Amino acid sequence: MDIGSGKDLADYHLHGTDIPYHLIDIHDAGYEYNVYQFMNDFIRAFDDIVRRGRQPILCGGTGMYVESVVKGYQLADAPVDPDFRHRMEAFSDEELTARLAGYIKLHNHTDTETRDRLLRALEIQEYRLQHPDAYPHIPPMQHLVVGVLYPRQTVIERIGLRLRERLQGGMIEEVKALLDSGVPEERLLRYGLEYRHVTQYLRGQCSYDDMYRDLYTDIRRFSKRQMTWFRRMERQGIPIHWIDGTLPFADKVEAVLRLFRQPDAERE
RNA sequence: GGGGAAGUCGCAUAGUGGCAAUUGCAACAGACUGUAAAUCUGUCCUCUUCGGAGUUCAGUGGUUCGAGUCCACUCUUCCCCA
Repeated sequence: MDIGSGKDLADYHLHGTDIPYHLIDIHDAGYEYNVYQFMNDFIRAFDDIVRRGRQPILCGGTGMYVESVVKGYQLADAPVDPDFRHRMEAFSDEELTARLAGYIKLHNHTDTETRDRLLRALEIQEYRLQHPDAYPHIPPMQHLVVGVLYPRQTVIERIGLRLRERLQGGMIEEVKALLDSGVPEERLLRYGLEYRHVTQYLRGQCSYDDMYRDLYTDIRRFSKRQMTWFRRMERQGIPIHWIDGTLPFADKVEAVLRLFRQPDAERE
């Protein structure tokens, strides 16, 4: 999953210097990952980097993955509990939803839409009750959150450019190879964006032009949702220092370094 | 040149006399601590003290208590025959 996931490995080699990176290629294609696992992987890498006296930089990822670290989500290491699931079989979705509502405030439908998700959400809550101390150790850290901001129109143009590059760069072939190697179709469909749309195209469910148009639209909407998330982070008290993306590369680097050198109090 | 069909809020679509006007997409705003590259919600002619108010359905005129809907002409687009 090199192209569709945007590994951008070439970016880790700059002016003759290799920039070390972590958490790329840590699982096989098709593996089902989640925020809890990410936090653990992040903490391991963070501790390792800090122990060696270096500066960790968390780059990219969705708003929620960044936030999980910055806010220090308290996620319990709740294992799948076959016994519990067996006992829950007797209850209807409505009863289970009511039960879940007794534990947490139901935010939207994502926890209650499918029985699988409902059971998992309950499983986690039951586990928390029994193991109130089962949270991962989150190391103390200070963070400086920096975002690169482009005008909306520029973002849209860049998305189109990147999409065309990926398609010409072998993305169709990449998805085909994944399917051929046995990664389940449902898995790819659930990854969303590139993997979802290209899989649908390869399965003959839409024309190439339809695939391109719908994928382009979905990426635009995704980028919009990311901005919604970042605005929410700021509203919740996490300042994001926005850098003008249209500046020359060196100026952007300088802007970040300037922020980094400033004491917290002097930053806006 | 002759015949036929059609022009509705960004695009596409409903609507045959009581409508600010259907639905989808896009757009915009928002929710979201365990699949999140996912999932879901709201707004979407203008103004609003959220009670309403004012302008709309290519254009002009007409019929009618009332017109997106009927009539006439004009403009534009598409199809068929030459």
